[in-house]
Amino acid sequence: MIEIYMLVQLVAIADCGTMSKAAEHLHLSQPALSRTVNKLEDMIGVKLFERGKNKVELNDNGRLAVELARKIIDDNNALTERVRAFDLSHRTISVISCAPAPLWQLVPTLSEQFPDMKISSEMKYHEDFLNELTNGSCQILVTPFEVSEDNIICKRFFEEQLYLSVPPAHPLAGYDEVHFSDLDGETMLLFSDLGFWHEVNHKHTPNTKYIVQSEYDALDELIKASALPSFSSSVTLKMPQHGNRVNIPIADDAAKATFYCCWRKEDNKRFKGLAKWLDDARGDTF
Amino acid sequence: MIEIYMLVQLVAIADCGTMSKAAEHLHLSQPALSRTVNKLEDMIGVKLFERGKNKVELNDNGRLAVELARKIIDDNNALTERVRAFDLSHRTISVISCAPAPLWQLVPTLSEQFPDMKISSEMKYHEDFLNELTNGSCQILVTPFEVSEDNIICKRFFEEQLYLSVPPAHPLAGYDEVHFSDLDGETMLLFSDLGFWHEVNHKHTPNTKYIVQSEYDALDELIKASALPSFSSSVTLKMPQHGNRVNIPIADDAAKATFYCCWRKEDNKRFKGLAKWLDDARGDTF
DNA sequence: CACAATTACGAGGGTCGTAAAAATG
DNA sequence: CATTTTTACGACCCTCGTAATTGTG
Repeated sequence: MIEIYMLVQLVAIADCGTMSKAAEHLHLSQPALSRTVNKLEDMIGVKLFERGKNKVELNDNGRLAVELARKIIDDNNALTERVRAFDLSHRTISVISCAPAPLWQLVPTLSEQFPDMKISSEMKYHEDFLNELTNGSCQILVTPFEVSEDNIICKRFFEEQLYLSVPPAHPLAGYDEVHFSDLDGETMLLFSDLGFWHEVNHKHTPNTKYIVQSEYDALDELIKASALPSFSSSVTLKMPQHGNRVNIPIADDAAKATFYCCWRKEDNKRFKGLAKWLDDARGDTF
Repeated sequence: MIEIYMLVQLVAIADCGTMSKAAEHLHLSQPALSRTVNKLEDMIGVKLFERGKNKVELNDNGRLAVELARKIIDDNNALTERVRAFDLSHRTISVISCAPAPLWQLVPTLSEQFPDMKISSEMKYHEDFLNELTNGSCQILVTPFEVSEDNIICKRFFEEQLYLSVPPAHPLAGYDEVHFSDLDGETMLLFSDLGFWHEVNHKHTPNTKYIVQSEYDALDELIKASALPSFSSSVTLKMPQHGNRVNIPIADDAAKATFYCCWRKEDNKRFKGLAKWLDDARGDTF
């Protein structure tokens, strides 16, 4: 029987050019390689190398064998990876959300409903967003728009309203509401991973300078310490507040988003509990 | 490192259903199998079986692993076969001829010109005949027609004339020539592997009964012993004759064939000697 | 009690490394 | 003489088989 370790040694010789180099590369002695090669030739019944007294070189047979061996080795390594990935995918629920706020509620709920599953969440938003769900990159997708496709279940999650957050001394602090146009050109503090909101801001306040901070705690400190305006939302306002800030709703339509929770129809049975939670909790959660 | 023998054992369990059956099938003990499976699971880091105290059964991970393993094992076996075949094809010149007579001269000549090559010859004739050459089934093809294609070299070989061979007492024995129409409906002795001539006969004497014999020596005996007519040709007439027979040329055009020797243009250099032999020997050989 | 899988232990095969030999540029 | 491959020999790892154990139908 030809074993994998033989093919690995064969390929190493092909890659390194000489047996000595290959032996070093494999942390093996030359004799070991030499024997393996001879054994391979015996088993296949065909010479794989042209032998000079002082050198060996692959012949046509050998080159073919190396080519085939590479594929077998790759497939063999892929077996481990694929089985692991398959297993993981059956023990993991992947969530992709267009914005951070939905994850704050959704991830804990999923952890509770699926105690022996790992919940993996990711935040991103792009043109081909829906594809993340259909191509299997995630089991649950949170979108800022309603989805009506045959194979996808889509349930309304909640609405988030964007606020401007400023110190009391700020010129805009007295207003009852503001517009994106009031903010364009300002310098603002911004959390880097806003996903969907990131695009909204760029579209409506193209001239605003953002001081982006990816560490949430550091951003918190910055907001407390500086007089620069920042964003908050109907969701963050219900969480423990930091500092002394005035929060003013942004009146534009674009500052209000409705999030939807989507999954594939084939997972409907699995997420029956989640569907119920979405129906029930819609009103009182936020 | 996952080795082939492990995958073989895994697949055997999947095929046989239980470890005991698999062990028997592999001429191995159950403990050996049990250990290999545990080792595989350790290395992959994933459970492959659902374990009852008294039984093991593949789970989803296991089924995937088995599927991948099968392919690896197949590829691994194929490596040996493919390298052997590749090597053989480089040490063999395959000739396919539409009729037997060309091989009688061609094969010895090739053996002489390529002393360390194995000459393999086959006789067949069908619609897609030329394809045998272009698809690599052979390096040399003998056709009953001239070939003029860009990638194929075609050289005239020789002409063969078909004769009717009858005992002196036969009604046709006195004729200077006969036609296929004279033979239609007769019962004749025939060598089974006539290739191209077989089709010619069937076309022009559809009502003739043939007593087909595939052993050449046996046919020889039959011809000597019986009074039935048989075929001979300009080629066989130059070989030692058997029995006391009258040979009468068949006058139809179809009873005369010109053979051509063809090979791929890329082999032209290789067969330079053969080309010269065909040019030189054309006149005197037959 | 028959059957299936696992655990324990000793035997044997095979691969490995070290050392030495042979051959080349 | 350095470099490279091959051969020889002994050590060790690892797989295997036998036998005993556990658990089930």
